[in-house]
Amino acid sequence: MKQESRKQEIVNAAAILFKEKGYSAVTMRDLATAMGIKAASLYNHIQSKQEILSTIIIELAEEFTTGMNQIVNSDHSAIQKLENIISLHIDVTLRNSDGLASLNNDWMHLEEDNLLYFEKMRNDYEENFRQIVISGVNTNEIKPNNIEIIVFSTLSTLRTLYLWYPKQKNIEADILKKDMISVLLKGLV
Amino acid sequence: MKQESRKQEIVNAAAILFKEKGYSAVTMRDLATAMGIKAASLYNHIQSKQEILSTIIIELAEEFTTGMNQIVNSDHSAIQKLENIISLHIDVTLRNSDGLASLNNDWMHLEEDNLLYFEKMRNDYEENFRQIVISGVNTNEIKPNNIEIIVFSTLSTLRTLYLWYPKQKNIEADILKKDMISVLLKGLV
DNA sequence: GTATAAAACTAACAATTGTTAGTTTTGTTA
DNA sequence: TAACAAAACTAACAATTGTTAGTTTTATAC
Repeated sequence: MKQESRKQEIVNAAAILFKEKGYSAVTMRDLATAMGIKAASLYNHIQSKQEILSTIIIELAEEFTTGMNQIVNSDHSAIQKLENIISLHIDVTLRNSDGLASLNNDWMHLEEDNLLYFEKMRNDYEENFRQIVISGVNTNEIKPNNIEIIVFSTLSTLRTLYLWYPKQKNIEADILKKDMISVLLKGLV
Repeated sequence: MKQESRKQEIVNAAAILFKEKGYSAVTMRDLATAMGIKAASLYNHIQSKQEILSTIIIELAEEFTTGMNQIVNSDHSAIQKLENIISLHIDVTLRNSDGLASLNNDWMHLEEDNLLYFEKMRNDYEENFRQIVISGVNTNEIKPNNIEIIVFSTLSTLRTLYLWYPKQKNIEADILKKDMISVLLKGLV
Protein backbone atom coordinates (compact mmCIF):
# COMPACT_ATOMS: atom_id res chain seq x y z
CA MET A 1 0.00 0.00 0.00
CA LYS A 2 1.01 3.66 -0.40
CA GLN A 3 1.56 4.08 3.35
CA GLU A 4 4.18 1.38 3.28
CA SER A 5 6.09 2.89 0.40
CA ARG A 6 6.19 6.34 1.99
CA LYS A 7 7.43 4.75 5.20
CA GLN A 8 10.11 2.94 3.24
CA GLU A 9 11.21 6.23 1.67
CA ILE A 10 11.64 7.67 5.14
CA VAL A 11 13.54 4.62 6.34
CA ASN A 12 15.83 4.79 3.32
CA ALA A 13 16.51 8.49 3.80
CA ALA A 14 17.16 7.87 7.48
CA ALA A 15 19.65 5.10 6.69
CA ILE A 16 21.68 7.53 4.60
CA LEU A 17 21.73 10.14 7.36
CA PHE A 18 22.50 7.54 10.04
CA LYS A 19 25.42 6.38 7.93
CA GLU A 20 26.82 9.90 7.74
CA LYS A 21 26.45 10.98 11.36
CA GLY A 22 25.15 8.07 13.39
CA TYR A 23 21.68 7.55 14.84
CA SER A 24 22.05 9.83 17.85
CA ALA A 25 23.34 12.80 15.89
CA VAL A 26 20.50 12.77 13.36
CA THR A 27 17.42 14.70 14.47
CA MET A 28 13.89 14.19 13.24
CA ARG A 29 14.17 17.70 11.79
CA ASP A 30 17.27 16.65 9.84
CA LEU A 31 15.35 13.70 8.48
CA ALA A 32 12.30 15.80 7.65
CA THR A 33 14.45 18.32 5.78
CA ALA A 34 15.98 15.51 3.77
CA MET A 35 12.47 14.39 2.87
CA GLY A 36 11.36 17.93 2.05
CA ILE A 37 8.68 18.01 4.76
CA LYS A 38 8.29 19.11 8.38
CA ALA A 39 9.28 16.93 11.32
CA ALA A 40 5.75 16.44 12.60
CA SER A 41 4.67 15.10 9.21
CA LEU A 42 6.99 12.14 9.61
CA TYR A 43 4.68 10.82 12.30
CA ASN A 44 1.92 10.20 9.77
CA HIS A 45 4.10 7.35 8.56
CA ILE A 46 6.25 6.13 11.42
CA GLN A 47 5.65 5.68 15.11
CA SER A 48 8.97 6.88 16.48
CA LYS A 49 12.61 7.50 15.68
CA GLN A 50 13.37 4.21 17.39
CA GLU A 51 11.04 2.35 15.03
CA ILE A 52 13.08 3.61 12.08
CA LEU A 53 16.28 2.26 13.58
CA SER A 54 14.84 -1.13 14.42
CA THR A 55 13.26 -1.44 10.98
CA ILE A 56 16.65 -0.87 9.38
CA ILE A 57 18.64 -3.16 11.63
CA ILE A 58 16.32 -6.08 12.35
CA GLU A 59 15.46 -6.56 8.70
CA LEU A 60 19.14 -6.77 7.78
CA ALA A 61 20.01 -9.01 10.70
CA GLU A 62 17.26 -11.41 9.66
CA GLU A 63 18.63 -11.48 6.12
CA PHE A 64 22.00 -12.56 7.46
CA THR A 65 20.41 -15.10 9.76
CA THR A 66 18.37 -16.65 6.97
CA GLY A 67 21.34 -16.75 4.63
CA MET A 68 23.61 -18.27 7.25
CA ASN A 69 21.07 -20.94 8.13
CA GLN A 70 20.84 -22.04 4.52
CA ILE A 71 24.61 -22.28 4.31
CA VAL A 72 24.93 -24.17 7.57
CA ASN A 73 22.30 -26.68 6.51
CA SER A 74 23.89 -27.32 3.13
CA ASP A 75 26.23 -30.27 2.59
CA HIS A 76 29.09 -28.29 1.10
CA SER A 77 32.69 -28.38 2.28
CA ALA A 78 33.85 -25.84 4.86
CA ILE A 79 35.64 -23.81 2.22
CA GLN A 80 32.57 -23.79 0.00
CA LYS A 81 30.51 -22.62 2.94
CA LEU A 82 32.94 -19.78 3.61
CA GLU A 83 32.76 -18.81 -0.03
CA ASN A 84 28.98 -18.70 0.23
CA ILE A 85 29.22 -16.52 3.35
CA ILE A 86 31.44 -14.07 1.49
CA SER A 87 28.92 -14.10 -1.33
CA LEU A 88 26.09 -13.45 1.13
CA HIS A 89 27.84 -10.41 2.60
CA ILE A 90 28.55 -8.96 -0.80
CA ASP A 91 24.95 -9.47 -1.94
CA VAL A 92 23.52 -7.80 1.16
CA THR A 93 26.03 -4.97 0.90
CA LEU A 94 25.09 -4.28 -2.69
CA ARG A 95 21.42 -4.23 -1.83
CA ASN A 96 21.59 -2.01 1.25
CA SER A 97 24.99 -0.60 2.12
CA ASP A 98 23.46 2.39 3.93
CA GLY A 99 21.53 0.25 6.37
CA LEU A 100 24.61 -1.78 7.19
CA ALA A 101 26.16 1.30 8.75
CA SER A 102 23.39 1.32 11.36
CA LEU A 103 23.67 -2.42 11.89
CA ASN A 104 27.38 -2.09 12.55
CA ASN A 105 27.51 1.14 14.53
CA ASP A 106 24.11 1.86 16.06
CA TRP A 107 22.77 -1.50 17.13
CA MET A 108 23.43 -0.56 20.77
CA HIS A 109 20.73 2.09 20.52
CA LEU A 110 18.05 -0.52 19.95
CA GLU A 111 15.69 -0.87 22.87
CA GLU A 112 14.89 -3.84 25.13
CA ASP A 113 13.35 -6.60 23.02
CA ASN A 114 14.92 -5.66 19.71
CA LEU A 115 18.29 -5.28 21.36
CA LEU A 116 18.14 -8.76 22.83
CA TYR A 117 16.81 -10.20 19.57
CA PHE A 118 19.62 -8.55 17.61
CA GLU A 119 22.31 -9.68 20.02
CA LYS A 120 21.07 -13.25 19.83
CA MET A 121 21.15 -13.21 16.03
CA ARG A 122 24.62 -11.69 16.05
CA ASN A 123 25.98 -14.23 18.52
CA ASP A 124 24.42 -17.13 16.64
CA TYR A 125 25.88 -15.85 13.41
CA GLU A 126 29.37 -15.64 14.85
CA GLU A 127 29.07 -19.06 16.42
CA ASN A 128 27.97 -20.61 13.11
CA PHE A 129 30.89 -18.92 11.41
CA ARG A 130 33.28 -20.24 14.05
CA GLN A 131 31.99 -23.81 13.77
CA ILE A 132 32.47 -23.76 10.01
CA VAL A 133 36.06 -22.64 10.45
CA ILE A 134 36.67 -25.28 13.09
CA SER A 135 35.28 -28.05 10.90
CA GLY A 136 37.47 -26.78 8.06
CA VAL A 137 40.52 -27.06 10.28
CA ASN A 138 39.50 -30.56 11.33
CA THR A 139 39.19 -31.72 7.72
CA ASN A 140 42.52 -30.10 6.85
CA GLU A 141 40.84 -27.71 4.45
CA ILE A 142 42.07 -24.77 6.55
CA LYS A 143 45.51 -24.17 8.02
CA PRO A 144 45.49 -24.57 11.81
CA ASN A 145 46.03 -20.94 12.73
CA ASN A 146 44.41 -19.45 15.80
CA ILE A 147 40.67 -19.95 15.25
CA GLU A 148 39.62 -16.67 16.81
CA ILE A 149 42.02 -14.70 14.67
CA ILE A 150 40.73 -16.32 11.51
CA VAL A 151 37.12 -15.65 12.50
CA PHE A 152 37.83 -12.10 13.54
CA SER A 153 39.93 -11.06 10.57
CA THR A 154 37.52 -12.50 8.03
CA LEU A 155 34.38 -11.17 9.67
CA SER A 156 35.81 -7.72 10.23
CA THR A 157 36.56 -7.40 6.55
CA LEU A 158 33.11 -8.59 5.52
CA ARG A 159 31.41 -6.31 8.03
CA THR A 160 33.32 -3.30 6.75
CA LEU A 161 32.45 -3.87 3.11
CA TYR A 162 29.65 -1.32 3.38
CA LEU A 163 32.19 1.45 3.91
CA TRP A 164 34.39 0.50 1.06
CA TYR A 165 32.22 -0.83 -1.70
CA PRO A 166 30.29 2.38 -2.52
CA LYS A 167 33.59 4.13 -3.17
CA GLN A 168 34.67 1.59 -5.78
CA LYS A 169 32.87 2.52 -8.94
CA ASN A 170 34.07 0.09 -11.55
CA ILE A 171 33.78 -3.24 -9.84
CA GLU A 172 31.13 -5.85 -10.45
CA ALA A 173 29.68 -8.18 -7.87
CA ASP A 174 31.03 -11.32 -9.52
CA ILE A 175 34.55 -9.96 -9.84
CA LEU A 176 34.44 -8.67 -6.29
CA LYS A 177 33.36 -12.06 -5.00
CA LYS A 178 36.14 -13.83 -6.83
CA ASP A 179 38.85 -11.45 -5.65
CA MET A 180 37.51 -11.39 -2.11
CA ILE A 181 37.49 -15.18 -1.95
CA SER A 182 41.01 -15.17 -3.26
CA VAL A 183 42.33 -12.62 -0.76
CA LEU A 184 40.41 -13.84 2.27
CA LEU A 185 40.54 -17.61 1.76
CA LYS A 186 43.51 -18.57 -0.36
CA GLY A 187 45.77 -17.39 2.43
CA LEU A 188 44.07 -19.64 4.91
CA VAL A 189 44.32 -22.81 2.90
CA MET B 1 50.97 19.02 36.63
CA LYS B 2 47.82 17.98 38.55
CA GLN B 3 45.50 19.80 36.14
CA GLU B 4 46.81 17.71 33.30
CA SER B 5 46.32 14.44 35.08
CA ARG B 6 42.75 15.27 36.09
CA LYS B 7 42.01 16.23 32.52
CA GLN B 8 43.49 12.95 31.36
CA GLU B 9 41.25 11.07 33.76
CA ILE B 10 38.24 12.79 32.22
CA VAL B 11 39.44 12.04 28.70
CA ASN B 12 39.98 8.40 29.59
CA ALA B 13 36.54 8.08 31.16
CA ALA B 14 35.02 9.78 28.14
CA ALA B 15 36.75 7.37 25.77
CA ILE B 16 35.13 4.44 27.55
CA LEU B 17 31.67 6.01 27.34
CA PHE B 18 32.19 7.06 23.72
CA LYS B 19 33.12 3.49 22.93
CA GLU B 20 29.91 2.18 24.46
CA LYS B 21 27.39 4.62 23.00
CA GLY B 22 29.20 6.94 20.61
CA TYR B 23 30.11 10.61 21.07
CA SER B 24 26.67 12.06 20.37
CA ALA B 25 24.80 9.80 22.76
CA VAL B 26 27.06 10.55 25.73
CA THR B 27 26.04 13.63 27.70
CA MET B 28 28.27 15.73 29.89
CA ARG B 29 26.08 14.58 32.78
CA ASP B 30 26.81 10.94 31.89
CA LEU B 31 30.49 11.70 31.91
CA ALA B 32 30.27 13.62 35.19
CA THR B 33 28.42 10.73 36.83
CA ALA B 34 31.12 8.33 35.67
CA MET B 35 33.68 10.65 37.29
CA GLY B 36 31.63 10.97 40.48
CA ILE B 37 31.17 14.74 40.11
CA LYS B 38 28.65 17.21 38.67
CA ALA B 39 28.61 18.20 35.01
CA ALA B 40 29.61 21.80 35.64
CA SER B 41 32.72 20.66 37.49
CA LEU B 42 34.09 19.10 34.34
CA TYR B 43 34.64 22.58 32.98
CA ASN B 44 37.33 23.29 35.56
CA HIS B 45 39.45 20.87 33.57
CA ILE B 46 38.28 20.90 29.97
CA GLN B 47 37.04 23.60 27.65
CA SER B 48 34.27 21.74 25.87
CA LYS B 49 32.89 18.34 24.97
CA GLN B 50 34.42 18.82 21.55
CA GLU B 51 37.87 19.31 23.08
CA ILE B 52 37.59 15.89 24.69
CA LEU B 53 36.82 14.26 21.37
CA SER B 54 39.63 16.00 19.50
CA THR B 55 42.10 15.19 22.27
CA ILE B 56 41.27 11.52 21.97
CA ILE B 57 41.29 11.33 18.19
CA ILE B 58 44.08 13.68 17.13
CA GLU B 59 46.56 12.17 19.56
CA LEU B 60 45.90 8.70 18.21
CA ALA B 61 45.96 9.80 14.60
CA GLU B 62 49.34 11.43 15.17
CA GLU B 63 50.65 8.21 16.69
CA PHE B 64 49.69 6.35 13.54
CA THR B 65 51.14 9.05 11.34
CA THR B 66 54.46 9.05 13.18
CA GLY B 67 54.66 5.27 13.13
CA MET B 68 53.81 5.07 9.46
CA ASN B 69 56.39 7.70 8.54
CA GLN B 70 59.13 5.73 10.27
CA ILE B 71 58.10 2.60 8.42
CA VAL B 72 57.91 4.33 5.06
CA ASN B 73 61.34 5.86 5.52
CA SER B 74 62.97 2.58 6.48
CA ASP B 75 64.77 0.44 3.90
CA HIS B 76 62.95 -2.78 4.62
CA SER B 77 61.18 -4.94 2.07
CA ALA B 78 57.50 -4.38 1.39
CA ILE B 79 56.55 -7.45 3.41
CA GLN B 80 58.68 -6.32 6.32
CA LYS B 81 57.01 -2.93 6.18
CA LEU B 82 53.58 -4.53 6.26
CA GLU B 83 54.65 -6.61 9.24
CA ASN B 84 55.73 -3.43 11.00
CA ILE B 85 52.38 -1.80 10.23
CA ILE B 86 50.56 -4.75 11.77
CA SER B 87 52.84 -4.42 14.78
CA LEU B 88 52.09 -0.69 15.00
CA HIS B 89 48.35 -1.28 15.03
CA ILE B 90 48.61 -3.92 17.71
CA ASP B 91 50.81 -1.71 19.90
CA VAL B 92 48.44 1.26 19.64
CA THR B 93 45.44 -0.98 20.25
CA LEU B 94 46.98 -2.40 23.42
CA ARG B 95 47.79 1.07 24.71
CA ASN B 96 44.45 2.72 24.00
CA SER B 97 41.70 0.51 22.63
CA ASP B 98 38.96 2.74 24.03
CA GLY B 99 40.14 5.80 22.14
CA LEU B 100 40.29 3.86 18.90
CA ALA B 101 36.52 3.50 19.01
CA SER B 102 36.20 7.28 18.71
CA LEU B 103 38.83 7.44 16.01
CA ASN B 104 36.96 4.87 13.98
CA ASN B 105 33.36 5.88 14.59
CA ASP B 106 33.21 9.50 15.71
CA TRP B 107 35.83 11.31 13.67
CA MET B 108 33.07 12.93 11.61
CA HIS B 109 32.02 14.88 14.69
CA LEU B 110 35.31 16.73 14.80
CA GLU B 111 35.00 20.39 13.90
CA GLU B 112 36.52 22.44 11.09
CA ASP B 113 40.31 22.48 11.52
CA ASN B 114 40.64 19.22 13.41
CA LEU B 115 38.34 17.50 10.94
CA LEU B 116 40.47 18.58 8.00
CA TYR B 117 43.68 17.72 9.85
CA PHE B 118 42.34 14.27 10.69
CA GLU B 119 41.12 13.58 7.18
CA LYS B 120 44.49 14.52 5.76
CA MET B 121 46.30 12.19 8.15
CA ARG B 122 43.88 9.40 7.35
CA ASN B 123 44.24 9.85 3.59
CA ASP B 124 48.01 10.02 3.81
CA TYR B 125 48.07 6.89 5.90
CA GLU B 126 45.98 4.97 3.41
CA GLU B 127 48.06 6.21 0.51
CA ASN B 128 51.30 5.15 2.20
CA PHE B 129 49.78 1.76 2.85
CA ARG B 130 48.69 1.46 -0.78
CA GLN B 131 52.12 2.40 -2.10
CA ILE B 132 53.78 -0.24 0.04
CA VAL B 133 51.41 -2.87 -1.31
CA ILE B 134 52.03 -1.71 -4.87
CA SER B 135 55.80 -1.86 -4.45
CA GLY B 136 55.41 -5.33 -2.99
CA VAL B 137 53.49 -6.44 -6.03
CA ASN B 138 56.13 -4.92 -8.31
CA THR B 139 58.93 -6.80 -6.58
CA ASN B 140 56.90 -10.04 -6.68
CA GLU B 141 56.76 -10.18 -2.91
CA ILE B 142 52.97 -9.98 -3.06
CA LYS B 143 50.58 -11.86 -5.32
CA PRO B 144 49.04 -9.57 -7.94
CA ASN B 145 45.49 -9.52 -6.61
CA ASN B 146 43.35 -6.41 -6.86
CA ILE B 147 45.31 -3.73 -4.99
CA GLU B 148 42.30 -2.02 -3.49
CA ILE B 149 40.94 -5.27 -2.13
CA ILE B 150 44.24 -6.10 -0.47
CA VAL B 151 44.46 -2.64 1.08
CA PHE B 152 40.87 -2.67 2.21
CA SER B 153 40.77 -6.15 3.67
CA THR B 154 43.99 -5.72 5.60
CA LEU B 155 43.22 -2.25 6.90
CA SER B 156 39.68 -3.14 7.90
CA THR B 157 40.97 -5.96 10.06
CA LEU B 158 43.63 -3.80 11.70
CA ARG B 159 41.15 -0.99 12.31
CA THR B 160 38.72 -3.34 14.00
CA LEU B 161 41.26 -4.82 16.37
CA TYR B 162 40.07 -2.45 19.11
CA LEU B 163 36.71 -4.24 19.19
CA TRP B 164 38.11 -7.67 19.35
CA TYR B 165 41.29 -7.57 21.37
CA PRO B 166 39.78 -6.57 24.76
CA LYS B 167 37.56 -9.66 24.59
CA GLN B 168 40.51 -12.03 24.20
CA LYS B 169 41.94 -12.54 27.63
CA ASN B 170 44.75 -15.01 27.22
CA ILE B 171 46.67 -13.65 24.29
CA GLU B 172 49.98 -11.84 24.41
CA ALA B 173 51.07 -9.08 22.09
CA ASP B 174 53.91 -11.07 20.58
CA ILE B 175 51.77 -14.10 19.87
CA LEU B 176 49.04 -11.93 18.46
CA LYS B 177 51.49 -10.21 16.13
CA LYS B 178 52.84 -13.49 14.86
CA ASP B 179 49.42 -14.99 14.22
CA MET B 180 48.10 -11.81 12.68
CA ILE B 181 51.04 -11.61 10.31
CA SER B 182 50.47 -15.22 9.42
CA VAL B 183 46.75 -14.83 8.72
CA LEU B 184 46.91 -11.45 7.00
CA LEU B 185 50.12 -11.77 5.01
CA LYS B 186 50.91 -15.39 4.31
CA GLY B 187 47.82 -15.56 2.13
CA LEU B 188 49.00 -12.65 0.05
CA VAL B 189 52.42 -14.00 -0.70
C1' DG C 1 -18.48 18.22 -7.33
C1' DT C 2 -18.75 16.17 -3.17
C1' DA C 3 -16.87 12.72 0.00
C1' DT C 4 -12.89 10.42 1.79
C1' DA C 5 -8.42 9.30 2.93
C1' DA C 6 -3.60 10.38 2.71
C1' DA C 7 -0.22 13.51 3.86
C1' DA C 8 1.14 17.74 4.72
C1' DC C 9 0.94 21.80 7.92
C1' DT C 10 1.27 25.16 12.48
C1' DA C 11 1.98 25.49 17.18
C1' DA C 12 3.34 23.90 21.14
C1' DC C 13 4.93 20.72 25.09
C1' DA C 14 8.16 18.81 28.51
C1' DA C 15 12.61 17.04 28.79
C1' DT C 16 17.30 17.25 27.89
C1' DT C 17 21.40 19.41 26.00
C1' DG C 18 26.16 21.92 26.57
C1' DT C 19 27.64 25.58 28.99
C1' DT C 20 28.27 29.81 32.18
C1' DA C 21 28.40 32.50 36.48
C1' DG C 22 29.16 32.78 40.94
C1' DT C 23 30.06 30.36 45.37
C1' DT C 24 31.79 26.98 48.59
C1' DT C 25 34.78 23.23 49.88
C1' DT C 26 39.21 20.88 49.98
C1' DG C 27 43.98 20.45 50.36
C1' DT C 28 48.62 22.38 50.53
C1' DT C 29 52.23 25.67 51.81
C1' DA C 30 54.21 29.33 54.61
C1' DT D 1 46.34 29.59 61.11
C1' DA D 2 46.20 32.46 57.28
C1' DA D 3 46.55 32.42 52.36
C1' DC D 4 45.88 30.50 48.00
C1' DA D 5 44.86 27.58 44.32
C1' DA D 6 42.52 23.52 42.82
C1' DA D 7 38.31 21.46 42.30
C1' DA D 8 34.04 20.80 43.66
C1' DC D 9 29.29 22.79 44.16
C1' DT D 10 24.25 25.17 43.10
C1' DA D 11 21.45 27.43 39.97
C1' DA D 12 20.34 28.75 35.85
C1' DC D 13 20.42 29.89 30.65
C1' DA D 14 19.14 29.41 25.74
C1' DA D 15 18.87 26.05 22.34
C1' DT D 16 17.50 21.74 20.78
C1' DT D 17 15.26 17.30 21.30
C1' DG D 18 11.31 13.79 20.14
C1' DT D 19 6.70 14.02 20.04
C1' DT D 20 1.53 15.34 20.26
C1' DA D 21 -2.79 17.78 19.06
C1' DG D 22 -5.46 19.81 16.00
C1' DT D 23 -5.98 21.77 11.33
C1' DT D 24 -5.45 22.37 6.40
C1' DT D 25 -4.08 20.86 1.88
C1' DT D 26 -3.79 17.41 -1.81
C1' DA D 27 -5.16 13.67 -4.48
C1' DT D 28 -8.51 9.84 -5.59
C1' DA D 29 -13.07 7.70 -6.31
C1' DC D 30 -17.81 7.96 -6.99
